[in-house]
Amino acid sequence: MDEAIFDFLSKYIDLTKEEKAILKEQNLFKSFAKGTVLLKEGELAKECFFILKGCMYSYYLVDGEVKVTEFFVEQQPITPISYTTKKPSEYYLECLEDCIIAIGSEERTEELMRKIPRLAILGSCVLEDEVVSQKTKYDNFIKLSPEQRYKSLQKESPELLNRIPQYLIASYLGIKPESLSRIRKRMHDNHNSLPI
Amino acid sequence: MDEAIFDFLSKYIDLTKEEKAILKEQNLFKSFAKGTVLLKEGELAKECFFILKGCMYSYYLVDGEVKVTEFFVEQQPITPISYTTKKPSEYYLECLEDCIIAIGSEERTEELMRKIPRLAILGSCVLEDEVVSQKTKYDNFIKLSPEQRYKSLQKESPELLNRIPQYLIASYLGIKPESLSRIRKRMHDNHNSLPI
DNA sequence: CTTATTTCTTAACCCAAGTCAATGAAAAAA
DNA sequence: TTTTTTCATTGACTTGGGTTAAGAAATAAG
Repeated sequence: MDEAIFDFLSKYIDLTKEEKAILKEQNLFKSFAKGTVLLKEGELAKECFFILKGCMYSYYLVDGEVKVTEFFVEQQPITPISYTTKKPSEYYLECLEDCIIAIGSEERTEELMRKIPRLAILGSCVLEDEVVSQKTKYDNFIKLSPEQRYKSLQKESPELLNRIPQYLIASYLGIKPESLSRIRKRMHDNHNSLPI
Repeated sequence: MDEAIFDFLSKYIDLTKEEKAILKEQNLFKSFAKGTVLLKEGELAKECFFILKGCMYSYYLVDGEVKVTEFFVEQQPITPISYTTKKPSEYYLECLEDCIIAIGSEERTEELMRKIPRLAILGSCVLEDEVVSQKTKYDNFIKLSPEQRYKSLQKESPELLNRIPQYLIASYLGIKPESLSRIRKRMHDNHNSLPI
């Protein structure tokens, strides 16, 4: 099961058995129950994460209202902005399901870099991917209407729709749960009434 | 004037006079007239840019409609996604004013790295900043209504409002020019009618 | 200065999302 | 199982942005 992390790393670098062994003894795997908040607004993030099993989401609390910005599932690394900037986090990070997560810290990363210097290149590769996916996400949001965003999500990540409550999906799409219900209804209705 | 590029670099690294000299003879500065398109949809970006003077913007053409995603002004580096992914660009990059721009390419970067190896660290620093600012931008878009986004822009980058036509600002905010006019009117009206 | 062209504003009307409230369905807890 | 809580849907109504079209204001061109 914890092979998941090697599957992920193999996208960027080929590791020897010895190196994998080092990683295994180094990395800390932890379990968290659904609902656990791993990062709160105002807190300084001293850890970054990699999801082995389960699902998480990030959200802002704006006037008491949840604004979801991202869902994370298996094989995804999560580097909170706060971890990078060393400033207090403005958003929350919470488990949507029971999770098994690999936790990284500055000290542990430093130690790893000493033991496996080749890992250094990995950083900028992951960063680069992050920039591309983040910008793509923004651009799609700009380009599409809420209904188009829902259809796009349905097409690109249907598994998320079966895994995540609709009111959080709605928030992620930038609308209210009631509006998402109506969009779904519209889609059904129109689909059934194409010909006579 | 071309000191601007050193001002920018000094945020990340201290360069010696010799190194600056190398950069100066290496870097290609070019002038472009307002309206020049530096990158088109479908094209492969073989260059990245740094604005010394002037202003540019990136936009998608969706069903013939311009969807602005970003404005760039002096001291800003521009790395098109296409340059990173080596896939055809999905958006345009165009000069909003007459511009003077430093142009980078893979070959030139490689050559520079050979001459000034220290520059390597710069890459991941710029990338990191890019991730943070991109994610912040997305999150703000999610959190705010069009009216709030306009107020935020007014507060954070008032200079843009005096420099960029309102119909492009509107597009950037995710609304139509008519709506931005109404928002501005609403703001005036309400502002004047607070007390009796 | 005058004429074109581009940009901005206004108005009337439409429609999709927001709001509020009620109900139904499903999941979790007792 | 029953109860409770959470989540999803629906309806009536409001609101804010989209659309269309016209005219005003600002810039550029002649």
